[in-house]
Amino acid sequence: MVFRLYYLVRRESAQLLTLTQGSVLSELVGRGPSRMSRLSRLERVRMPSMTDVVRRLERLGMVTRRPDPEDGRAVLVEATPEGERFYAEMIAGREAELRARLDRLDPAERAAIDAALPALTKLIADFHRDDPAAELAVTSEGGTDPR
Amino acid sequence: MVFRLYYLVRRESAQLLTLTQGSVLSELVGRGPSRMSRLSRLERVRMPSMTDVVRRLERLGMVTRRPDPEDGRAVLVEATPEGERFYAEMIAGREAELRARLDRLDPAERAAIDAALPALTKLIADFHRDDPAAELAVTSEGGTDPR
DNA sequence: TAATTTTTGTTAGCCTAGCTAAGTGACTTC
DNA sequence: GAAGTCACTTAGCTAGGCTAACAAAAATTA
Repeated sequence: MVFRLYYLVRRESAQLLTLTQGSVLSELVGRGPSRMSRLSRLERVRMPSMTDVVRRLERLGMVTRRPDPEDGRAVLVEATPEGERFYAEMIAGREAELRARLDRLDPAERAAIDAALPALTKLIADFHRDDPAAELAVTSEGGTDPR
Repeated sequence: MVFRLYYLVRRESAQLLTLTQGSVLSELVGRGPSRMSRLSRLERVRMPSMTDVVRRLERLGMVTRRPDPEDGRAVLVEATPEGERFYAEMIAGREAELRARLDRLDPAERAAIDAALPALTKLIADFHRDDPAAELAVTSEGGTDPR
């Protein structure tokens, strides 16, 4: 079921950025500049894969890359103003979409979903607990944050 | 949130088949032989993409392809016995994994998730309603079917 | 201090999942 | 029976993953 919902929400919104790109941009917008290694850990992807993702985001003008002044090996990736603007719009679109769907449910059904959110969040946290790269944000999502 | 849960369940199980392959195999095991066109509609993918997916499943021995006796243009794809066996194991693995996680929640939390399932199912159906290829199985999932 | 090892990235080369455009052959329809 | 439509496949593109191999900087250790 989760698989289906994932598929569907994804298909409706976010047609311009892929899921991975969106996720990386989200991190950069929400938490500021980050190294490649951190991004790849967060996304659970190897560094070469992240190199490509960042290269594409850079080409789209969403992100810039500069050397880390504190460590000559490292690279700092940062969202551009365009990246921030775009991200805000993307989230707003997704949110609107999902909210419209939710509005078509009965109040009781919405209440049931809302009531299940803490448990679902905990379930997610449980998955993360097993994870070596445990830094991850289980983004606080009360209400019905569509992320 | 849905995105996260998707990511995580997927990462844990189903390492041998990709998501799309699993989904196609699921359809073939559950409903019997199918034409390419139907599979591509179900997966919401263009036919050329499905051609590739089936080719790979075929190479893995999960599936066979034969001409449709009723229509010389069409192709019937069918799960092999190996495909069926493999699928059963995959589902069992996923189910076990998710069930183990669920067991770590409080009874009240499990109850909340269970109570939300009908509403979530309806939400999914609502997404599908907009869809031109509406044939889709909103697989009946009482209890906690991990699909 | 110098030599060695570890860390951070990148490049190269491979696979899978999508797509569009352009074919081919088999049914339908007029 | 000619024209059109339908079910696929092939070719060629983009994106997201991977491993292996390498370069350069930083950290260790001799």
